[in-house]
Amino acid sequence: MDQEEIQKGIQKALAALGAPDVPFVVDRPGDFAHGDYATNAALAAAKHLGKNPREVADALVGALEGKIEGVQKIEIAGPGFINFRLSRQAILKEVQKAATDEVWGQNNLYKNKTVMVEYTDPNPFKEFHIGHLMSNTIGESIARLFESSGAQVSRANYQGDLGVHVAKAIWGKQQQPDASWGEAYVYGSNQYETHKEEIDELNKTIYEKTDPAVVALYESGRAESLAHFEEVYKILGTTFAHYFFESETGPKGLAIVRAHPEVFEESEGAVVFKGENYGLHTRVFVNSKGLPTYEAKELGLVNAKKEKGSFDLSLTITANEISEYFKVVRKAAELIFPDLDGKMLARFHGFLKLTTGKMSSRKGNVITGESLLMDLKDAAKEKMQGRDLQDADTVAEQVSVGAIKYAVLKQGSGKDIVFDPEKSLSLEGDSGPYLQYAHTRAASLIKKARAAGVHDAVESVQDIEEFLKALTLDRLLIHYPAVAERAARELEPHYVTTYMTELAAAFNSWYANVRVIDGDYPSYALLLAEAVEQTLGKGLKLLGIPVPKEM
RNA sequence: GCUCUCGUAGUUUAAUGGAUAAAAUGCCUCCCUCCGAAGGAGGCGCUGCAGGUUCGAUUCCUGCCGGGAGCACCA
Repeated sequence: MDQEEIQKGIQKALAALGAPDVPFVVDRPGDFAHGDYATNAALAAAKHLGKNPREVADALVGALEGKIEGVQKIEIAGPGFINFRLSRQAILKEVQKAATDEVWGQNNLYKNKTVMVEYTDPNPFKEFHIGHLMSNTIGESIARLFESSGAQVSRANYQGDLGVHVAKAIWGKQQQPDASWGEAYVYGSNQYETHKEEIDELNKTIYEKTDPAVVALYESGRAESLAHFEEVYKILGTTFAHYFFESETGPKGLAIVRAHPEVFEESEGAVVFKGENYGLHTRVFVNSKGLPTYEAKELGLVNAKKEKGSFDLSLTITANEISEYFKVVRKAAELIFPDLDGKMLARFHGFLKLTTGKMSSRKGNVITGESLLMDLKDAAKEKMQGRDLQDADTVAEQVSVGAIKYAVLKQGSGKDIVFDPEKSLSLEGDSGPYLQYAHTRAASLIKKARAAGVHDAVESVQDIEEFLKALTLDRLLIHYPAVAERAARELEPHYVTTYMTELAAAFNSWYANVRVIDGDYPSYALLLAEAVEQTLGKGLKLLGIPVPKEM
């Protein structure tokens, strides 16, 4: 790859100048008018060398001129940026890779690493809510980024199948046998204040399994709930390898806490971890009733994960509000399992807020993840009226999933998201469907071009230069692998989203300006269309956004 | 009160300490005898405030102002 060549070349040249360890970057300039790659190396090294940046830049250019394959021109600009322009042949080579190479965009960042990614984490007996949708979207994309970077990934889902919420749902079901589990939970939850003792008692009964009727209700509700989640995962495109449950992690966590008195201490009848010793807060791991809290259960979870096989990295995708607790749990876990030191990572996401009240759920006023998806799907169908599609239902579903995933993945993680369902379905500009549309369009174009007899032999390089005078689609295209690698390194899918939107826009613009089938350079145009189709397709997969065959 | 986090066009979001702060949406103009108009072309409009570090700050540091989350037996 040209970028690596440039990187290495600069490294060598800097070392020769006496600044071997200065950090610098090679990336694409804001404007392709400057070139295909740019570096701040001269600026970064200037101070260290006690020279002015232009001098250093001159020296670097002198050392690099003509030495890097594929680089046609090197220029100094502004305060001391060095811009590299690739030759037309070099770009053509990359575009051909984009069009045909199976591993285009993949890298070896996590080669031979084993990674477990835990995400989604809904609770049986409760609704699959919007937070779960966010966790799933981010987690799935990160899992795919890892895979695309050579890691062995196992997807894990941790679900709370015990606790007061379960008692609320079962109590609700007892009162209203005809209600769905989601409704039963809402009912029980609303009545909790007035029937607290009753429901707490039921909770104990559930734990101790003393009442066969309750056990039967519990088992059927749990199974129904989990089966239902599977349908949602299928729509979202996730397949989990491991399912963990609080019913297992609770007892295990309790045992772990009991077995490590050197880590924990008694306080006010509870067992706590004094986080202050590590700049953190004190957290309760076992409450005064002797029951494990979230924190102890997490220890049980860590242990359960270890039992599935060793890993180099364990990543948890969860909400912002958990972040402080997670730090405490991680510290405690590292004290108990020294081999885990540095291997536990977390990514936190914010809330998803809806801008409009119009998308109210069909049941009550709770907007669940599912109802949001269903409403989006209906809206997508509405938009597709009058189209002649083979499988409109599937397409509507793919579009709805694309719309919501895009909204989650278009920004850096950790921030709250304001989601406007109507805008996301307007299918204009910045949206999942915009990417899907561009991909579908490229695929359609390729099919028609091939049917019309456009062949693969690319026209001469000089002709292409003329043809492309003002178009930069190919220059943008070749940066995809670098974008995917950065996203994987930082575990930030939004770099891919941003790039994809840019690429789709560049393609649409190109498409409006150029004739492929009966144009002057049909073969190169076809190659470009194929490269775009491949790249958009691979990028959508990285994001976990479905790729419709038609729309 | 303490800790964490975030303040960028009217709105939703980008921008590894770098070049003229970038898109989308919105509003105003245009473009289908033409491979998909869910599209394209053009115009209008932005870094909360005050200092500091730096050749250079949306980015790093300090203070202030303003959102959000958390701060012992829920998860």
